[in-house]
Amino acid sequence: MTKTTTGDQALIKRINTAIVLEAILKEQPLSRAKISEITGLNKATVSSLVQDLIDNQLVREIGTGVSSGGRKPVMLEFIATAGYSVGIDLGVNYLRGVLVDLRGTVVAERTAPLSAVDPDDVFNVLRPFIQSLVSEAPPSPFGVVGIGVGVPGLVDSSGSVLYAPNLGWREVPLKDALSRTFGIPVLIDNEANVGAIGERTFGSGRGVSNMVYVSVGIGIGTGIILQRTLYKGASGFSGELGHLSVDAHGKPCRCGNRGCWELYASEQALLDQARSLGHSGDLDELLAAADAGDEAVRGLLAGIGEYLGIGIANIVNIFNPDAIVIGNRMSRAQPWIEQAMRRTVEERALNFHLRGVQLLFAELGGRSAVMGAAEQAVSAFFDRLKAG
Amino acid sequence: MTKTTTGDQALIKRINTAIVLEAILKEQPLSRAKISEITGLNKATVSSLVQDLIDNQLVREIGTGVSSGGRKPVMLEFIATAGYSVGIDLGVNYLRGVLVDLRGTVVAERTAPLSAVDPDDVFNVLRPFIQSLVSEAPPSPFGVVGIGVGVPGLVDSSGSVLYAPNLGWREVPLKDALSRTFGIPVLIDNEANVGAIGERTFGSGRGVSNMVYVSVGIGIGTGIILQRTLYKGASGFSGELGHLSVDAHGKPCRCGNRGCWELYASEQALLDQARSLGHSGDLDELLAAADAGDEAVRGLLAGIGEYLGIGIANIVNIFNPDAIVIGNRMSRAQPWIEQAMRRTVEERALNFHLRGVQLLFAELGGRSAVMGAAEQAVSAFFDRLKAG
DNA sequence: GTTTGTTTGTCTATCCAATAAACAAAGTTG
DNA sequence: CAACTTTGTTTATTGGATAGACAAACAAAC
Repeated sequence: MTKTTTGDQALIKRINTAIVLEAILKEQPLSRAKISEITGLNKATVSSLVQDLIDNQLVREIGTGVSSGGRKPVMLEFIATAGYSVGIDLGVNYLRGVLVDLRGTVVAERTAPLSAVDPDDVFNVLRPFIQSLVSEAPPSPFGVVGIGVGVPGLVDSSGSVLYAPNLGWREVPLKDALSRTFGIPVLIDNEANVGAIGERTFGSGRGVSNMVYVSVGIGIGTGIILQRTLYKGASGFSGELGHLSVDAHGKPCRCGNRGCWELYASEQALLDQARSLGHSGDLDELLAAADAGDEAVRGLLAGIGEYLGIGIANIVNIFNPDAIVIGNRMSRAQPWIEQAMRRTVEERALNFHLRGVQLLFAELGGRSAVMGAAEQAVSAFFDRLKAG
Repeated sequence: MTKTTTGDQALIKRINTAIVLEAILKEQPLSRAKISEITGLNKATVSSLVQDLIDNQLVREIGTGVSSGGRKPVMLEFIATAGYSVGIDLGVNYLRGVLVDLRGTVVAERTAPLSAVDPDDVFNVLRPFIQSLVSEAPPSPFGVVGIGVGVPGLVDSSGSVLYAPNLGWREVPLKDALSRTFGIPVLIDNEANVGAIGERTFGSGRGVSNMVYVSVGIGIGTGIILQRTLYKGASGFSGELGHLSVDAHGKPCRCGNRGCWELYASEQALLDQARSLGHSGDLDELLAAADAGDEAVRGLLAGIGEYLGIGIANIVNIFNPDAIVIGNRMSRAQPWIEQAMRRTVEERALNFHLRGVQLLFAELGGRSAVMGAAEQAVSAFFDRLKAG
């Protein structure tokens, strides 16, 4: 049951402080007078709230701006380096991590191979990996405000990895383990969910309200952002669109269903088809072959594009989103899959919905997830500020 | 661009008034002291807000309650008859209308056949139909506060019917026409959307947060309620799950796609299959035949149930909802389709998602849409109260 | 009947955030 | 320099929530 927040003056102040801070984040550098103008808040109110933000080391004055016929304005900016956040992408065979400031500027970045899969072994690699990023954070008022982690599996609301087939994990209390070690807030979420956040905040989905991020790797995962918020279903895990059936009588899937989308449009599907053609290489080798003019491989990739389009047409009809972003490894095949994909979506999706939707590829490349994970930790920090 | 609402004391009062009113609606009859206790608001605050509600004729005192060892409480109740609302279900060949009070109690109800399909002809039937319901409203402080209409087609945010294939309508400004005539707020929405609202407010989905209402009639429409709110996509129309493809290489659909769910699981699908078996009757006749022991018809119905299950399994995987409610005409076939439907969903949906979901049939029968339409008008009235 | 303690709902004084208006400071323009 | 603009602070006021005091009304125990 959600506790109903009653209204009092503290609530007002939190609301208005958030409005002021958001204005500074979005339009900086800007003056108090300008904030008053764009937010509709009284000048005196803005002055008072800005003073609080300055006292809290979140905002600073950076000198005067140019006059427009009167007294020069005192320009304000958000102190992005007031705190830092760590983002981790825990892959099946790699680790990727970033240290970012509160605006998402990357301060440090690391990658490492990951051969272990046993949870304890992974912890023993992960802990020093995170520690090294934390120790790179410059001195700052708030320090490292949180750690966000994206994992390839189902995560419950307590931050436990319920099920991660490609790691062989079940019920691994990752959040507990990390927050005990580091003593700062830890946020765990599915790789596709944090990827969606990453692309929406820093990548091709910037500013969009309703977006579906399709993470095409070995399988297909999806992160669904509705009304600017990550959608999670009743039990806290949604977005299993990889197991949307696109062929009711198709191949059986290990999930129990038949004809799941990811059986036809994932990297695994591509590799399986390639193997039956005699290619035994990985995705990179296939892309190289396509670049070199191998028509058979190009045909396979176009086929993947078509099946991606089939599922995406369904997503368009279901959610009528502003944008769909294709990410993860398969986005590297963009030149070979995009045309078939677009054509298929245009053929199959409803016209009314098609009109408003953008079909995009991830801008952040392999960094969608890691940036989104870091952003999750930052936004949890801001939420704490507002609540406290 | 959404205008950011800044916080001031009027906002506090609106928030708290809404909290108090909601407490009364949910727990009535109850005393001021009890309201203070369950909302966390100060007794004095509650007294003041209740007085405003009494002055506004929304709440009244109904005498004293039983003492629990001290002064007897003065019990309060919501004045459900402070206003009324009209709900209309505009079907392909029928009109159904209700007049309800602010709590949704039906005061008057009408149905009428509808042979016309030309918009102007429909208006000429619809206007006196609504007028007769409006004139049944008893005298009340607020009178008839609004008219809600559900239509079998796509509706845009301005209340125009963009496209209603079974009526042959395109770009019909229904809301404009009705609000000009009656001079009160009119809300138009898709039949499945208002049906979803109806079942969530008064029917089998009462109190649920995430629910998908599947309206199975000639076609399949869906109303998606997420976080207690009707989800509309970027362009304002979502929920076209009838055109979710469940067979990528299946029958071509008039929407341009292939293998759309409604080609296999709708009333139309059933009738088509029945015709190829030599049955020429409508749904009622088929149900009668099934009741009478016709094994062939029972087999057809079970087949529809299975295909419903295939689509519902997809919906479960997509949204991970608390409940799925099957409504509209086909819900009458519940005895013949339910078993196959449940079995298919259990076979195909992901276990993690299956655990929390309820599979339900509409409680309101043919009144889901009309009650939801009326409720939309009521809740718009409450929104106006809060805003003003 | 009397006493005691409880419950209800109002009243009063106080607090606090936002606001309008006045104002001082710092600028531009002619 | 005079007149006007713009910025940002100060001051007095408004309005809603709150704690605590309070009176009225009541049950239960004696």
